[in-house]
Amino acid sequence: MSPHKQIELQLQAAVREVLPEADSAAVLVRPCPDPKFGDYQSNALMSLARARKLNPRQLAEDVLKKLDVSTTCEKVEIAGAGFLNFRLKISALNQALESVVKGGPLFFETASRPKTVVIDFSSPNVAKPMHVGHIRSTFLGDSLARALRLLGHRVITDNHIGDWGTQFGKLLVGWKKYLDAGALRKDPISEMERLYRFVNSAGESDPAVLEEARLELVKLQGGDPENLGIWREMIALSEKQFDDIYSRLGIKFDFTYGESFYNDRLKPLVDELLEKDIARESEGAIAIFFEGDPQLKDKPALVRKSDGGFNYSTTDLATLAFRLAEWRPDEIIYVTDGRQQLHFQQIFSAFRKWLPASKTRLAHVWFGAILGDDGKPFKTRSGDTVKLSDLLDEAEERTFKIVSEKNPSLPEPARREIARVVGIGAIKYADLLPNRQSDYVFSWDKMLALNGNTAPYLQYAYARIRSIFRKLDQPTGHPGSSLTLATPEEIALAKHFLNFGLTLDSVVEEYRPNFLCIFLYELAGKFTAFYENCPVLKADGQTRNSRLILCELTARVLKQGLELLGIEVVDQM
RNA sequence: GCGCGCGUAGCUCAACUGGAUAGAGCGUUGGCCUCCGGAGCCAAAGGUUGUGGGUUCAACUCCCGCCGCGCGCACCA
Repeated sequence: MSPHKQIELQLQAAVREVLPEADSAAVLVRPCPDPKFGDYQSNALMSLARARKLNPRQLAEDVLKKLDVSTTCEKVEIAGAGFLNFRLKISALNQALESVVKGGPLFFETASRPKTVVIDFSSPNVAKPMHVGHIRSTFLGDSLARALRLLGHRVITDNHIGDWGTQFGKLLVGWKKYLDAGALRKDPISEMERLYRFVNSAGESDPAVLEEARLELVKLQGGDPENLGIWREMIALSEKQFDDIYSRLGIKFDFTYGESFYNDRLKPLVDELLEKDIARESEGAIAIFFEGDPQLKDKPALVRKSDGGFNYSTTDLATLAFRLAEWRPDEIIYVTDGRQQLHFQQIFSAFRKWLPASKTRLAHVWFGAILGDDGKPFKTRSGDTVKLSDLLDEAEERTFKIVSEKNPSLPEPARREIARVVGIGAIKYADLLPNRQSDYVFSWDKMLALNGNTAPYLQYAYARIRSIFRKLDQPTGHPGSSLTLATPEEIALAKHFLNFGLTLDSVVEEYRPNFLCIFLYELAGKFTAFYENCPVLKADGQTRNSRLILCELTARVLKQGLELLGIEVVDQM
């Protein structure tokens, strides 16, 4: 159990001792949101007092008289309307930290009941460039996967790429009639994108082109060898792009079962839904209706179009069935943008109708739109979006210039490596920092900022710690485990460590890595305050030893936390 | 029209899910010692949380009505 949790439970038990018949909410002791009031607080006595028709401050005083928490806390204080504020004793804090130094878990606890969780994220389309619109799903999903894994869960990541669908009709027409082989060799994605756009706009003025595309699509779906061959080549070229990008981002998937993987499962699925009376014919299409649900009353989900083709809902239901059978997950998490909320409501409702006995929890983790400078959403179709590879290049280039200014003596390969880690880190952090449900205004400067609340600030704090350890004259190895916390900066830093586990729990529960960003930024801030006010190497004996331990713990938590955001650290920058 | 979501400092965003004096970054202004890395630190200015009611010890947070914005509403994914 994490030290924080342990203390929390101790204090709760102590309050419970005094109020044996109160309900569990009334004895709750929680970490205090603002350290200036204390480290833990009880704020439920006010409502308890009301229920018992007592004066809340009087009740608090009565509780206080009998309350004994002297082993862990200083004198408990009553404040405001009837808050109890607990302040941790330094000895208790020392003890909590020492247990970590001696090899205990890093202020968090792993799940007592590990879950199997499937995470569906990123999901780029074949034959299109990955652009900034993909980063939220990609970073969010990856970060959640990392956090869940650290907490002991079994995580399966599945990249549900768009490798099937009507766009291939147009792509096939383009490929057969207008392909520029040289351009394809040079930059396959751009050439395929060009082909798609060209045929798309030709189709706007000439219906014959659309008809042609439709026929090519029918041939592909019918298994025409030539079209299948072209289709496979397009996928292979796209996969190369995906691999490049994901490798730069340090992101790996356990599986990449694209939409096409489910092709031969679609017809049997619809047959089954019809047979079980879950879906029925409507206006020539096959649809699932949700009469009982006021929200989905007039919003049927189509699982077969009137022309006999299948669509998004069909594939998603087939995918769901496959995942249930293949991995028996406790939970499936879909990370997509907020515009798909209705779609996932339909899928989830259909799932409950179809497999009412299933215990699997489905979660749609959605995020806001990415907007341009004009405040309008990015257009994925008509272009003018920033390519992800260009964004990464720009980040590394800008960072390289700064590294070269600050640290000209380092050899170029080292500067390149630092620029890579810091540049990519800045992008990931900028993306993960805002609340995921807020819309997102894209700006180069914000994305690539290296000052303020950014990844480089955290990486810089880490690098400064490493620098201290490089300068340590005698490499005594482990600085020991004994702490003497004295200054306010030391104590504030030490107390903040305890919040790490709590933060990880909320990240996973709320699917919000930005909680971790906030925690890490505060950690780096508290470390910097400590660094400014408490000399480490110039201190003597036990003080120096104790401060070295704080440095080491800060470095470990920073590194671990950043790793959960998919961000690396460097020893020098 | 119906549904979902949003509205917080000049700008970009937080606020631990109902707690105490609403906090950061950017930008602006003014400081930082021969001292472990200045990608840093300290300080100042900046707010009727869109608006009007309600609920209660307590509301950015929950409920209702307006105003404004975004997204979604049957054969795209």
